Amino acid sequence: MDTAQGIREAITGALGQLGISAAAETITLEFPADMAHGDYATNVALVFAKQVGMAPRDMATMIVEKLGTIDGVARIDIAGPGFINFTLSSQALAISLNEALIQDAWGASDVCPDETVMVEYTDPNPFKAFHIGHLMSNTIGESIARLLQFSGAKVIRANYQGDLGVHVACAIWGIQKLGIHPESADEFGTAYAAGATAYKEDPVAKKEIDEINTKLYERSDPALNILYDTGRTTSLEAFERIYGILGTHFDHYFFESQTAPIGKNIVITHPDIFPESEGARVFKGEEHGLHTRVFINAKGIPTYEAKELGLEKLKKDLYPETKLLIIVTGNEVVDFFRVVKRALELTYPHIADEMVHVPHGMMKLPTGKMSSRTGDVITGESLLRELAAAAKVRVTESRAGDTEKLSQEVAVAAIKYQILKQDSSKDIVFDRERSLSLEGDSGPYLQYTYARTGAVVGKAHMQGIESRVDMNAEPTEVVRLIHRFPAVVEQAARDLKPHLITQYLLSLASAFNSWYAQVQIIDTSEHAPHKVAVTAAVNRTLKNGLWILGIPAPEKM
RNA sequence: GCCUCUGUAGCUCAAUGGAUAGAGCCGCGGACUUCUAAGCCGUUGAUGUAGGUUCGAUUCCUACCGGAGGCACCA
Repeated sequence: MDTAQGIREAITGALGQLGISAAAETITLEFPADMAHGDYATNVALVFAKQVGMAPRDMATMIVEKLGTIDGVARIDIAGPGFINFTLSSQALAISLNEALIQDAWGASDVCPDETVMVEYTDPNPFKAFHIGHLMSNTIGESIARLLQFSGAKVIRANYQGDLGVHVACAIWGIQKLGIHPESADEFGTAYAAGATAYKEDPVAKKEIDEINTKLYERSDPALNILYDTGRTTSLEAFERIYGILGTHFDHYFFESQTAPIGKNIVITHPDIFPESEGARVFKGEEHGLHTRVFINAKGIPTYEAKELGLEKLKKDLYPETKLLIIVTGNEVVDFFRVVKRALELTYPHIADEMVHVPHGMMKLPTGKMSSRTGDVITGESLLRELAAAAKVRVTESRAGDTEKLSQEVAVAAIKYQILKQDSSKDIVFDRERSLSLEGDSGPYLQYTYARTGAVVGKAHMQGIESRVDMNAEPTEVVRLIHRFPAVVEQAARDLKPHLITQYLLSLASAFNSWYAQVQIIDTSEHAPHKVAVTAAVNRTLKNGLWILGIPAPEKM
């Protein structure tokens, strides 16, 4: 039934006849970048030629002779140094096309059927700015969550927020000194920057901030508690507004105030693993090829390290059914996670086994790295606002009903696409001008194509032309690309790489737009129903693909 | 100093060890009395340097040069 599987098995058989044993799974079958090379290509002849002592092309010829006919394959060619290229039959491609037409969940894979996975991402800190770095974590994390969900997993979305620690004390100190109202989250960033600078440069301020920190841990100062509680709520509400715009909602919120005592307890109850050193409790990473880190400082306060241990323990206590605990964060913290994971392996190995850290690159400004300590940040809200304003200029001229809503959807698409178009492990140089661009290789381009396909299909149906796949129609590039979608989704889910989806959608949209410019879809010919079917299949594929990326798909633009 | 990541076109990014290294932006040129012009077509232009492994290297290894991040009481 599955053509790719059929090809694999046929190749295994052919190799067997030549005295070479290879499992079907180990045979690589890839989509050639150039469609002139067919729908699938394999390099088995190149790989095994040496083993048999033959020239690769001769080897390929022999394999092809043994292959015989394969269900769904119209043509087999040998090309280049010895590639074997498979061109699918019109019928095989039409079957995919039809699936795209009738299946709501077209493209869904079963990489992780019914498994429960927790994805932790975004992780902003109350009392600090929600900046474009958090936007990046949120965008990548949400997309990974959806990728797994679309692959059959039950996903628990988690957000871990640092509501306790020196950074909070810095912000509180700043709020007090600057006389900021705890009800206005807008100024928390400024307060934090002031506090953080003072903490570093002014010994008196440092002492005051450390005292605030201790009091907050102990909750021993009622006036401070009120300020803290109000500010915390204000901060969290501000975050929630952004999540609403971004289309994320979390199933569980973890806080450092919860994980601190748990983590501290883990450290204290394992004195052999976390020995005392210079008044602090540390983990000697050198013994494991890593570096030493402090888990409880000399004042008895658990650090981020201990809290992280507590967090993972808490996750597993609350959700024992998980198979995977994915954590999406910036890559500045990779070494930290290596140490913590090792420490967890020694204390709770079954939890450590599930822990997967997915680091992503940093969002940098053309001027360099952002720093919330100096206040040199672009906040998520201001960026979204600017983008929406830029989008609105276009939107008002268009057919959209709710221009406010559409402007925002276009803004979200623009920023998310910029983040998801590249391998997430790399840094992104954030260019304001570029992200404001709504053309070309961009989120709005995909949205526009989606809206366009919807409009054409709608118009066709209105004129009484139904979508109907013609099994014998000559396959176009668009149809060949549609066939690839499920495999692309599967690959992206396995590798946790959303950008594979982005790249694919761009090529699909581009192929469609190109086709659209050449062909009249709605006409009076007998081919019209098939062309409408192709358009509808593109529509469905873009819809599902955009959903995975967490990019809204407006019906009209 | 040690560790990790990274270097592809003027810019921002692609390319499970494979075929002629792909897009978009910018620039220049073009088509259209047509279903959404946020669109389409054409065009210039690139693998940091030096070795090695391989039938084949942007990809793997070594060295060097450049960039980013991390390395004890921050997160």
